[in-house]
Amino acid sequence: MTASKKVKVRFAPSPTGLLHVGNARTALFNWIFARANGGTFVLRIEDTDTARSKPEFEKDITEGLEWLGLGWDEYYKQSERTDIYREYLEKLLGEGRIYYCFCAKDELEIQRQAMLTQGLAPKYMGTCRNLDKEEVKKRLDRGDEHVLRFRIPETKIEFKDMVRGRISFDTSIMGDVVVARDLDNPLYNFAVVIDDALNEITHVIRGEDHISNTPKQILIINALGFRVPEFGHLPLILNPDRSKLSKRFTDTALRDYKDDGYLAPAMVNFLAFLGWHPKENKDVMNIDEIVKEFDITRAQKGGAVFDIEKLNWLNSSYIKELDLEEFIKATEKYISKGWKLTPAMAETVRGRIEKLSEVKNLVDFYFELPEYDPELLRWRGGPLKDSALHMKETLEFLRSVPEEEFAQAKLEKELLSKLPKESRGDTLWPVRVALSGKSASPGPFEIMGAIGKKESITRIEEAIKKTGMLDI
RNA sequence: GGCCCCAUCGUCUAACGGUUAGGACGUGAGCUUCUCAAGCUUAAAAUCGGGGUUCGAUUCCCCCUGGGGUCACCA
Repeated sequence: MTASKKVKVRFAPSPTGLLHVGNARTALFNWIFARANGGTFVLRIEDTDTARSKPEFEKDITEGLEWLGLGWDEYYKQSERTDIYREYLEKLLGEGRIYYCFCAKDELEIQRQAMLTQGLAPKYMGTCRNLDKEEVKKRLDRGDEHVLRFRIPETKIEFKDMVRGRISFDTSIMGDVVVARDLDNPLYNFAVVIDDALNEITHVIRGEDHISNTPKQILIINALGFRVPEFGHLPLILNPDRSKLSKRFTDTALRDYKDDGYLAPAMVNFLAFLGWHPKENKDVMNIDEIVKEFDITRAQKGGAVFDIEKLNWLNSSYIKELDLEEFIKATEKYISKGWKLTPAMAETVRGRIEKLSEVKNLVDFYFELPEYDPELLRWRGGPLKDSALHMKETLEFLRSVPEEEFAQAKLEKELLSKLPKESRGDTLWPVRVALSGKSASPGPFEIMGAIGKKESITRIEEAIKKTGMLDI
């Protein structure tokens, strides 16, 4: 390896929609690459499309990156750099490498369709390629609609991709690319080149869908005498049917995952493993470990299906790692206003959810005992009377336990010792139902420990009343 | 359709040209068990097909097939 410039990468989203998980992964790989190589991470907002760019989307992007913990070292927007692009546009215009094109949009569309049906690669015919200066001036003065096109020379372009190796193109099949609407309105392929060069970006890491833009950009880079950066094209994230990830199958906005109660470290872990894998058989890694082992050369070439099941598993394992206070804080916004989880309550549900949003339906009974059918108290088809009896015995025991000793471990140890091992269910089932009002819930001892003596007794008394066998 | 890219269990993936092709998610079974989870054990599950090169190919080459991307006055 020769001594080279300090690594500098960028994430360049356009604020025309909510931050997409695919883009979030691109940002993540860039960030990791920068950290792994002691480099700089730049966030560049590509808002040259003024009609579609919206401030709220820009906000969504920065919030999403912050949530994931992907801080940036530099930040700028293309809309603030119009003068710079104009300067280079004029330079190339002066050199004749860019020219004015007055072709009508709908006319070009007709040509395009015609070529497509003929089985040809659609390509601009070059109608305006050689208009003489007088003609151009005349039409400009007249205010004719126009765009600026970059003259594509016929040549072979080859570049070395960090993840795919050599990729080559024959530029003769490409038509002259539109680089700007006018001097003050550059388009993507042009603005990218200027910014990457001026900002001294050393490595361009982006999605596979940009491979075909790369030769055009290299041509412009060459025309301007800039240095060609290294490229690394990441595989796409796919739907279960292996098409490009879309809303038809799953949420595509990072925000949706955040809102649904996925943890940022889980999301980072999951996204990093979509198209990349460390040498060892590791599945759960935090971002620092990933940075330590990251090698873009190991990135996968084929697309990766977004497997929500795996994300869920990963998320549940990260939730289990949360300490009780963190868990309570994290779940606050998912439960009703007046509800306040205690550490004991939190402990009973922390290991049972995959997403924080699921917590509400698991803890509700702590705050509002659900209406339930007395039949639910019946244990495996046995007499309801038995349930009532066992609950009554339990009640007597519970009353004997001093309030300050009323804790899960003690209750479990003492009550269990009173029950014959084979028939614990006779007691534990109805008691648990009485405490939770549900057919499925945390265990009775966990619940009693969480709600305390008084409430436990009240709920069991209530259940006995429901059976209508108060006097047993 | 042209061009470009890609191809290991259902999914994410591992395997200096020599492994019983490994792990994880999911699925099945079992254990545990008062329910639901969790946990533990375990099983089934893959090198797309065809040619080469080689003593030997998941690995290198070619072809086929399949999939994807892209061909905007979006990025």
